[in-house]
Amino acid sequence: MKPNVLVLCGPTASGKTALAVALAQRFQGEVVSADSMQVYRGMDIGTAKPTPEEMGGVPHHMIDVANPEENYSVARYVEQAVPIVDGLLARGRLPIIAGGTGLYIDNLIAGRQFAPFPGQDGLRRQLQQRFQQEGTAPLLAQLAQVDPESAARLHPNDTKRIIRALEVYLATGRTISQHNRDTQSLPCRYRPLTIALNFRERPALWARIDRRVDEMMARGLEGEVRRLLASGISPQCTAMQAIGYKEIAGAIREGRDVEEGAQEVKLRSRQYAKRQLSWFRRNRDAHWFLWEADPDFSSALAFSTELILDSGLQ
RNA sequence: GCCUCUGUAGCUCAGUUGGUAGAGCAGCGGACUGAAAAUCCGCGUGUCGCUGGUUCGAUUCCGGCCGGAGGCA
Repeated sequence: MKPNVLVLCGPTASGKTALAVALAQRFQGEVVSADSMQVYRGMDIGTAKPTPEEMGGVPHHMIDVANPEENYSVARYVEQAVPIVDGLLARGRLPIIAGGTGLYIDNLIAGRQFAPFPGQDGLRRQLQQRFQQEGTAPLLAQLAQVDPESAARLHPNDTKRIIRALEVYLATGRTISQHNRDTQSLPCRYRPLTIALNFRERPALWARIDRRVDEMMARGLEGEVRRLLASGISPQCTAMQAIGYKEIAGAIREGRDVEEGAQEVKLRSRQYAKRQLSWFRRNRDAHWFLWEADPDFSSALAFSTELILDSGLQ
């Protein structure tokens, strides 16, 4: 079966944006961003959102689709992005799913349903309170009663996932393991051709990251963070966990030099890039393009073009 | 020039009463299904400055040299 969507992934600062635009122009495509932080409005500099000039006239979707105080999620992403990708296919446009959030990419490709989320009933808050007071042990013990499979799989320190597993059971009466098994057995919604970007040598990626953080500071990241803080956003919000925002906000709050915050941003970005790579490397079908220290854009474009033509994706 | 302190992992440092060494951070690898830029797990990566001496054995003790910091001149 020929692929019907292009996926462009890779760690932060690996050059996804520019390549996505060039390929969209060449193959009548549109970009569907797969980035958990670019969804938030008003967070432009720190999330390295493409500027109108960088977009080069190519439509970009799934950017600026939520306010920072909303808590976005994978489920909502899939719900919103599926109709967009379907629409592009119906209009004969090439969907280019480009971004660094592996969880979002995989679930969009699968078109996967998520277990119901206990909305406003405060279940998660209750569980979190129990964790605060008693630690994870009782939660894990309770999980072992109702969902021994998950309890065995999860590490005792993995509080977030323990709470989530318990939450799914208490809210639906079904275990998250069973739910996952059911949805994972369904066929994927799309057939991807996946191109993954990275630098051949890790230090070259670090240099790219450092340079980009310097540029963000020069373009006014501090002002962007101050505007967010002035809007009264809670530090608890998902948006405020974004790298670049939490460190600068921390420096401001503690009265430290923002330049110190910028150094932290570089460090956290490096660590994030490593986690992204560990996610993307798991995909055995990805075609990797490795930049040299001095990136040659035209050879990346040629590499991608050939893959697209060979695969019959258009 | 003399005196004192100092040199151990990428960085900051501990330690070995002589039996080739370990913490934090950094780094590397992995997991991940409604927080994912989140969360979690695993892994020391080393001519103990160099060179002689003493010793069965020296990173440890002694001498010399080299580098660093401070003091006296």
